[in-house]
Amino acid sequence: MAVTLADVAARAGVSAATVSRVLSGNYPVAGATRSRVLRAVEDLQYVVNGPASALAAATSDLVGVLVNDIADPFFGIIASAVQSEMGDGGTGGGVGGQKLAVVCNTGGSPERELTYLTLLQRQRAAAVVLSGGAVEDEEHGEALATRLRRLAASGTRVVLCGRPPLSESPGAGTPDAEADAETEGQGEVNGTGGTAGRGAYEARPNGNGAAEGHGIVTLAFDNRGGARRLTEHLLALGHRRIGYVAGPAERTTTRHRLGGHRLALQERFPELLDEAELLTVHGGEYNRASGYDGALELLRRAPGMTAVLAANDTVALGICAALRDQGLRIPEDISVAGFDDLPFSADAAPALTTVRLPLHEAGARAGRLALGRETPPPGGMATVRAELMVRASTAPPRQGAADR
Amino acid sequence: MAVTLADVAARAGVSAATVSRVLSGNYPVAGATRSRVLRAVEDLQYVVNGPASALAAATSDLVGVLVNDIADPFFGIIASAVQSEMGDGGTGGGVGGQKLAVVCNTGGSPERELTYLTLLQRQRAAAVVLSGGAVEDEEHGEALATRLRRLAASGTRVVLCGRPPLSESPGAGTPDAEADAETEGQGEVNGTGGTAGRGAYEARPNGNGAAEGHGIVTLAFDNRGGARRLTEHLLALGHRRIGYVAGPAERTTTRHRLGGHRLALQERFPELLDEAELLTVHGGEYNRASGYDGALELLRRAPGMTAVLAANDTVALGICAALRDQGLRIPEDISVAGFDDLPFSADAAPALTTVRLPLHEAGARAGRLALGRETPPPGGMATVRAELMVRASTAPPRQGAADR
DNA sequence: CTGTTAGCGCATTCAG
DNA sequence: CTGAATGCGCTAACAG
Repeated sequence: MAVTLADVAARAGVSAATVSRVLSGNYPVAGATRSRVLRAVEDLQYVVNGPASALAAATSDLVGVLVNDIADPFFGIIASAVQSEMGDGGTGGGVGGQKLAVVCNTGGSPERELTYLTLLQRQRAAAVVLSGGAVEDEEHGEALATRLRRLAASGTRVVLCGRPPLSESPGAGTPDAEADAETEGQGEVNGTGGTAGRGAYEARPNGNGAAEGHGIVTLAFDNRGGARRLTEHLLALGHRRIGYVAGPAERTTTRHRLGGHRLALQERFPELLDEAELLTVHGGEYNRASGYDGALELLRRAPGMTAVLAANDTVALGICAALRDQGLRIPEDISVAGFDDLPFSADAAPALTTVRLPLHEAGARAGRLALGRETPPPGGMATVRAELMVRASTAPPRQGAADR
Repeated sequence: MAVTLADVAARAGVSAATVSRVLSGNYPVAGATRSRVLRAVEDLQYVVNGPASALAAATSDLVGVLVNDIADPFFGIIASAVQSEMGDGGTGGGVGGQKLAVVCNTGGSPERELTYLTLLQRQRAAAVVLSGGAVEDEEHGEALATRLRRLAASGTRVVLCGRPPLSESPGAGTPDAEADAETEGQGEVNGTGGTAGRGAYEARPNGNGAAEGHGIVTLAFDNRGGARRLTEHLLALGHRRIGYVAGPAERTTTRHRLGGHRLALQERFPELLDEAELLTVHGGEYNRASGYDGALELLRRAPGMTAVLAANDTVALGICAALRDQGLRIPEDISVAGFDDLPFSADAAPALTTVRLPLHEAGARAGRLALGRETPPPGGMATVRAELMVRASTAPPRQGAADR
């Protein structure tokens, strides 16, 4: 049906091999021949057969990007950044060397995550980027780690972007012990997306050097540190009863952010820790509804609360809506803060205090790492810094409010 | 290197053909043999070689989804919906029949759009979904139409979601003439995402029946109608000087929305049309910055303006920010309205009046159409209805404000 | 129900 | 520099 290499060869009066060489470009071909072939290609509207090419060459130009929710700007930005690194950089007309970034929406489901990895392995993908927090299920963690290692072993580059290294999940020891270890993370990445090798990395001893040695690279987000700084900011303003609408349970991101919050409390006002449990609700998703419902629940539980932290900015917006509906003013009556610094946060009314994660930069770096265009950080892992963004949604509590 | 079908066959003591049959499942195989093969597959951790399979079967399980900006929730929601239709529906463990939806970010660039189509054609994609407004460039329109028709002719299903049918661009006649023709669109889709065949479609004579006959299906959004109703709402409130921050120039979406706005003016208050030009600024992108800058520019041009319409909700947020920064209250001093009804719009402060596009439903339908799981609407095209959502950001103008 | 036989379209040896 | 030959791993007829 479709036109093949042989057709082009016939029309150009050369052999199929020559056409192949002209098209791949990595082999000397006489100028005259080349242009004759090119014309034939043009005339026949020939398009390479990807599968055949991949089969013969045993390589593919697919790069898979797994995201938990493609409708969430958090992932959209990362995916977009990864993809922006795939092109051959120029307007060079040609499609050569072009990788095809394919983004796969797992919906946060472990099964779909595995399914997509299988699909990508089937396609012999050149690389796979897993983005966003991982599900903390012992069994799934094991299965995932196994599959990723197998992928890596078979030559597919694997990059973890915005999730902790593989070694954290299946390892022995209590989760909290591991968590504490990560707290120290001072590793930092400058967000400039500069050339390979630039930027200040801080290597950290990798929990499972052997495993990561397969070439699995991790770009972790400093969720814990960011959350800690955010809570410190609230404490410094004078808040003592701080509500927390957490993200989905059993997710590394949720645990780390909540952990950072608790850590700040513990360090500054250990006596607040007891009440922290009461002041924490677990929203189901990273959406406005869980923020809205969570805020209402918190209001019921602790009317004296003077500030609310959200799992992320989207949740924070839901919280704001609920508080407003209850007749509370932000930040006069109650402070609210988010996480991630998604684009809309700066424009919210009031502008949202939050923690900025350099999503684009991280995604771009993940893309370069996936293509092998940047040397991996020492130890195969770097932590991306989270920056506190103080805006208008947080202020000192009203006089006496903290005393109920 | 990797384990192949033959390896599995050897281990199971059967022929390669049998293994293939077991794996594809669409052929009778004895129960005992089947389980023996399955065990061998398990033991060897065999994963089908996608390219080889695609080559031999001359089909692929890739479905391409082209979006203008993956970081924009508008496209994220559509892509997510398309992808949600790809699975085999169940937790059936298997990966059989699973299609891989790959979303490709064109960034709104015609060249990248073409490049991705080539890449997808290379991969012999099973289907391609193009989402969002098209660039209105004669030459590109031609090239795009040609390539899409070729794709369709070669068996790849092509679905246009949220953009007008191919026939509109390359056709003869003035753009305005075509535009007017579309104004009448009463075609409507109920947004329930129901079973194939359900829902109320209204066929419209297709401008280019022959071309679309290749099987290119179009799901157009009623941008014009939505914009018209929105402007009518503002006029009914008493607004007469209505600013408009339009989207990127040379895009069908921009033209249609602006067209609907003008149409409403023309029908109700033709005398306002003269000033409309002055009250329109063209933002560069669908982002907060163009809204912010656009609003400032409008304020300079027409201080007496009592309402501002935005290219979409994101732009509207930028507009709100600018107006607030200028000390204007919304909606007391000035009304603002968006378009699309993205998730954050209902939670904005004040809640945004906008036009709701059933993005998820449309995307899901596009996905079903792409898989051939739903019969195309008559004429190969349906128009998705846009619904006016009146919320808190619009109100009657202040007394005397309209008189400058 | 199962094995055998041919290619699918291309990239790569290996000779010229 | 170019052509001929081989096989990538799998599916699809065909026979048994």
